[in-house]
Amino acid sequence: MELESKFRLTKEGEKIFGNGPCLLLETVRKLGSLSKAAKELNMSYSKAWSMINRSEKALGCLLIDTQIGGTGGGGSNLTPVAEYLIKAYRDFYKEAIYILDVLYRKYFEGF
Amino acid sequence: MELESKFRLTKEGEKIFGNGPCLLLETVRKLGSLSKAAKELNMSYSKAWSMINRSEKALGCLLIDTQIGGTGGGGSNLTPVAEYLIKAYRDFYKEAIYILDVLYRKYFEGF
DNA sequence: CAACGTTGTTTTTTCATTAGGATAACGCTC
DNA sequence: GAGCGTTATCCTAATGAAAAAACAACGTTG
Repeated sequence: MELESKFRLTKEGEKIFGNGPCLLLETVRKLGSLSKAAKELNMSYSKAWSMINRSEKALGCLLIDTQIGGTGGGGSNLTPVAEYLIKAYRDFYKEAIYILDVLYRKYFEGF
Repeated sequence: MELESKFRLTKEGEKIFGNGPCLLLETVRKLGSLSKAAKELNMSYSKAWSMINRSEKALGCLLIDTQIGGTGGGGSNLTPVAEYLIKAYRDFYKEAIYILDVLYRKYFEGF
């Protein structure tokens, strides 16, 4: 038996940030492009775009800095806010997973 | 900004137990009937039944002890396994929520 | 100035999960 | 044996998410 845990930051019920957007942003940082990141993660561009867009709307500030046209057609890079959020979420996540595993063993060891 | 957390016990990907089944079982214990519990929670009987059934299948043992027919048409009562699971889950949940709130403030206080 | 690959956006279609409705079986009570 | 309320089960409908398609706008490159 295993424990599955999910976390999500919200603002008045609106989704702001979670595992999906975090992974997507990290891939954007690696590839410098939202469309390439979507391909890498096997999701449609429109889904990737709407994930970022929704987070930005709920958050009230930009997560990616985009360029349309130009060399290579354009691209996307992370804003400082996005970098901050990713780091905070990853640190939080790592610690949370560790503690929850301890709790899980404490309460469900026998099962 | 708030943190939303969800937990679920699984076995090889199959859902075993979580917030929904736990609340449903607690309501069954209170009312002595699965159909009454479903009404109290505003869900259809078939949904309530399938929730329990799926958990039992994944778990490999019974969670409710049912009687069909007889006085009042029958009814359902919790098995010792169900009682054990409910208590373990509630204790786990309470402690997990507390710790996660501490972590949340630690990492996202500024936001 | 044409080509290219990207972003931005809308619309349509597909798909999976969930919710609900209908019905049979059951056993006690009257 | 009829009536009742429950459990058990199946089948259909509704909801919502995901995917896909389509197209305009953009700016550098050659």
